[in-house]
Amino acid sequence: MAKKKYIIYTEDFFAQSSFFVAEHILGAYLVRRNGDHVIERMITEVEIYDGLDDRASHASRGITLRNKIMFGDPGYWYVYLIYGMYSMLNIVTREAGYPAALLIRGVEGASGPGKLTQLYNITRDFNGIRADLKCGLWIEEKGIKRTRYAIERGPRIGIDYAGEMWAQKPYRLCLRKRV
DNA sequence: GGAGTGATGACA
DNA sequence: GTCATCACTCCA
Repeated sequence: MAKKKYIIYTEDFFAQSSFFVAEHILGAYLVRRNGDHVIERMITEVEIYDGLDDRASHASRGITLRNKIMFGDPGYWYVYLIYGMYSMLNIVTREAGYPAALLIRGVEGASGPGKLTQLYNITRDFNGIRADLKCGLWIEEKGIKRTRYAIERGPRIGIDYAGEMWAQKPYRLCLRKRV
């Protein structure tokens, strides 16, 4: 019996449109390997931050020391601290020079980006690191039956400051089990 | 509804 | 250098 092949997503995949990538990593697995300790859970919620025009994105005010990772190569982790307490985990999308990233907000059994990074023990040490086996944190497609799920879209969370137009855009995607 | 928490970016 | 702000979570 042939061994099932899983795909580890890398640069070429993440270089595509943020919306395409977002739809595909829903249902894929966020995998953390730290020595013998492995945690892998299905990604269930992401938000899209795409381009200089997106007023909700850190990139909207141009490149800075913090957000420069978003302007860099796709398939790298962008991790920053918010409210002095919580690390936010993002994966960079689109080609270098175009600022875009997906905020990974939830996996199975952990809702909320702050709780997710606590569960996975993800700190800013991952900022600017390539998502691959070597760093111990990556995204893997395991071939779940996507027909069992539906993607729900809604406005992003906590970005009312961005103005009505951007705050209302349906850039938050959730994976829901079909009933 | 409101506090905790500290890095970041804007401005001087 | 100062200062307001923040892609959150928990407790009331």
